[in-house]
Amino acid sequence: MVVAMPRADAERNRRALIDAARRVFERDGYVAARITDIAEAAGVAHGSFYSHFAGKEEIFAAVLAEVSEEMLHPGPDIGPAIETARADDPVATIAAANLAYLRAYQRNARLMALLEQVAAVDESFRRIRLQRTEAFLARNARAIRRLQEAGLADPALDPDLAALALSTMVSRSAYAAFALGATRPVDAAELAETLTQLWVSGLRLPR
Amino acid sequence: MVVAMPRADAERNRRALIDAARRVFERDGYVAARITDIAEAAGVAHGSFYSHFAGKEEIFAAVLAEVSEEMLHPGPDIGPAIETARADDPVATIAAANLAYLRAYQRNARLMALLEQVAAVDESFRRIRLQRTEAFLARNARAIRRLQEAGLADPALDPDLAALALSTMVSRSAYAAFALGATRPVDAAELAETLTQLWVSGLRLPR
Amino acid sequence: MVVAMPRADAERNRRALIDAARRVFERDGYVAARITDIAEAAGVAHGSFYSHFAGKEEIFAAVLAEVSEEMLHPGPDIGPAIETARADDPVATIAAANLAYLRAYQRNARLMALLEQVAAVDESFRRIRLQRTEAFLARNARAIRRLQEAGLADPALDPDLAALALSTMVSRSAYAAFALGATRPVDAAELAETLTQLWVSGLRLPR
Amino acid sequence: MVVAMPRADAERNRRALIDAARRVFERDGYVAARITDIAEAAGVAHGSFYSHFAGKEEIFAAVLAEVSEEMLHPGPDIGPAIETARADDPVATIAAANLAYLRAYQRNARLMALLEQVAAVDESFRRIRLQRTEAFLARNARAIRRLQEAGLADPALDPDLAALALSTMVSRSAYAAFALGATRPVDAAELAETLTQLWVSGLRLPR
DNA sequence: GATGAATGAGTGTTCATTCAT
DNA sequence: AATGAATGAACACTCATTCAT
Repeated sequence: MVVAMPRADAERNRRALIDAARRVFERDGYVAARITDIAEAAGVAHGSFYSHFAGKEEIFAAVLAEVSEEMLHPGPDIGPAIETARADDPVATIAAANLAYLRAYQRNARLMALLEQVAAVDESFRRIRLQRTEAFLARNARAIRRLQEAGLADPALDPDLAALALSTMVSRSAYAAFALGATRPVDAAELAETLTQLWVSGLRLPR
Repeated sequence: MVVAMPRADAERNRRALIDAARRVFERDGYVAARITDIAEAAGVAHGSFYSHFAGKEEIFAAVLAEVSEEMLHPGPDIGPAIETARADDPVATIAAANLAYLRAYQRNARLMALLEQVAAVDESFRRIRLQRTEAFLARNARAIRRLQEAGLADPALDPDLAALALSTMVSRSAYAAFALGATRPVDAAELAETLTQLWVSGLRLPR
Repeated sequence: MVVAMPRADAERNRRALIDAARRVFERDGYVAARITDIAEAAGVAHGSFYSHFAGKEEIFAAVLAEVSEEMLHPGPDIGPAIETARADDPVATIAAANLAYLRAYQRNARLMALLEQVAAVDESFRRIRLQRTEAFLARNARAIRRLQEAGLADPALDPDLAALALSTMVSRSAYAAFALGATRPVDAAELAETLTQLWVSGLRLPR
Repeated sequence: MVVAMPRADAERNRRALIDAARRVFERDGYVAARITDIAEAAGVAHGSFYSHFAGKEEIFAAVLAEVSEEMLHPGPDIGPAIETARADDPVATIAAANLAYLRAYQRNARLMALLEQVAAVDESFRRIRLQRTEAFLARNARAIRRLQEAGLADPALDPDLAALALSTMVSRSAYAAFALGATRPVDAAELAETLTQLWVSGLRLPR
């Protein structure tokens, strides 16, 4: 009755499930998404889901694994550029990082909203994300400290807290502007410009 | 077997349910909380819940209604003070607003995490919150515009976007510091100090 | 807080409940009707219902007790007239009984539909009704037997079965015509005329 | 603990549910029947019911779909025979139709009582049944009209109303005799004989 | 008797997960 | 591995009935 399917389709089904999961998660949210929906959206029998994933958390993890690293940052990454070549123009570095972050955020707005939801709801994902966040913030903090040591940034600032504040400022502004359905659409370039000014003035960098 | 309770105590049961709901919500999260648990925690029969509330959303709304106005702000409120008497010292105003906000946030950290979760999960609550946020941001934006007109704040900044960025910076930093279980505990006063510096430098206010 | 109510209102509330019950039963049907609805429709507290009736069956019985005897007949009653004076004109007797029955049925169509529903659903009411029906049919059967003995009705007919058949013919036609929402409205006089013809021809009465 | 059943047996379970549903409906009545009971009677897990049917109405419809067409008629069907070959002996046709109807009714008495109950309780089923009834009555009315045109039946009768009256007479007599628990058992052949006499005399057909 | 909140048993329905084929 | 029916735990919600005031 049912035609046997060659083993080669295993990988194909796995892919279909991951793709479907991302679509369903973004459409319905993590909480409301049902395994059933994902399997159906993937054109796969319900039971086949479990040949590939143990449950919702696991397929969500698989979706995440496909997402570009940048999307998991809790803000723009100024670390590498500050530490290397372009350290001579930190303002440009910050401006570039902010703009890149906002553009990527806007492109993946639904995904970013999804990440927020899962973090709000799922303890273990929240913990993992928190660790990533702290590692990332440490990097930005190091960059700020470097700027202070170079006499470029306000030495009165606590670099850890400043990194936290400025990074969350960018990511949360992006969330408000792009993931929530703000009343008035926000222009990414303009927002990036404002955020950069606030970084630069906030750190008291020379222009 | 729960002893029947006289009619006059209706209000008492309502109270008990609201209190229990807040406890259960904060403990288990909005999504995982079950009506059954709330009723049980309130020492009330399962079915009695429905004498008072139509469902989880409704009792959550009742919990919110008991929360101080400040807790629903998406950031510190610098509007009133700037517009009135203390306009002569905006820095002090901002510092006071930030510190007050952070302290209140810290006190209600579990609740604030809960609000995040519900906003992430419940469409209608998210919409309501968005409206409040926008109204609030408009106020802070007006305050910034006033400072610009008084020649005190950087005229190059877009007041709406700056208000968005600086407000979310504070609230999200508070979230990261107090609602998420950060690895190292953050001192509210120190964080307030840093945030205030960033506001002041960011707006280029004279010290 | 609540003003004590004089005892005289007991009877008033009882009345209000019975009236409300009939309305609610006719509107929602016996099965779907809820005690709550009846009490509310009567403008009486839910709990007060039980000061007067033990439950739905009992208030339904009270509604029935207010209904005219005729409404509980399973067909037109030709017994009395045949047995007495007008025996000289059985056709006129039958015609009158049929028309009276149909008119009453039409006037109380909703109630009659209700009785059908309760009989279909409630065992004990069905039993009671069955007893009434059999007693009634015995009367009509006696009338038919009398007509046979007087040489007026077809002696080949079994009077019991004929009484059953002709009585149910009338009541069920009335049900189909008035209680169900027939596509085309039926005129009571015309239907009565046809039914009478079928009685008369069926019994082979002389015209 | 019920042993899992292989997929190929889906149809078997569906069958088991339908059979069980008919038994439970006939035993408890439509209103009192619970999904749980049906599943249990079918030897199937509670939740499996919903793999096959959306609810009580749907499985009732499935039960109906298995019932012979004749059971859904609101009376004996004299249409086809009158219109064709045996038109030369309408009395025999009517006698045969009545007897067949009564015998079938007696055999399915519990089911017929069930149909009455559902019609009394469920609006949508009632509507469907009403349409069937009207179509059926139109057929019998046409047969009567044909007999009138052939000079065989009383031309004074309204064929539509006569069809209504005579059809409901038969079906309602069957209901009273077989579905209700009449005090004295009724013999189907005798009842059929009486009903046929009433049809024949009522229509004034020549014997 | 009236009130109306409290009670809690009862039941339908959903959905993640299992498993025979 | 794929299939998809079967399973059964989990929960929300309703409403008849009770009872302290």
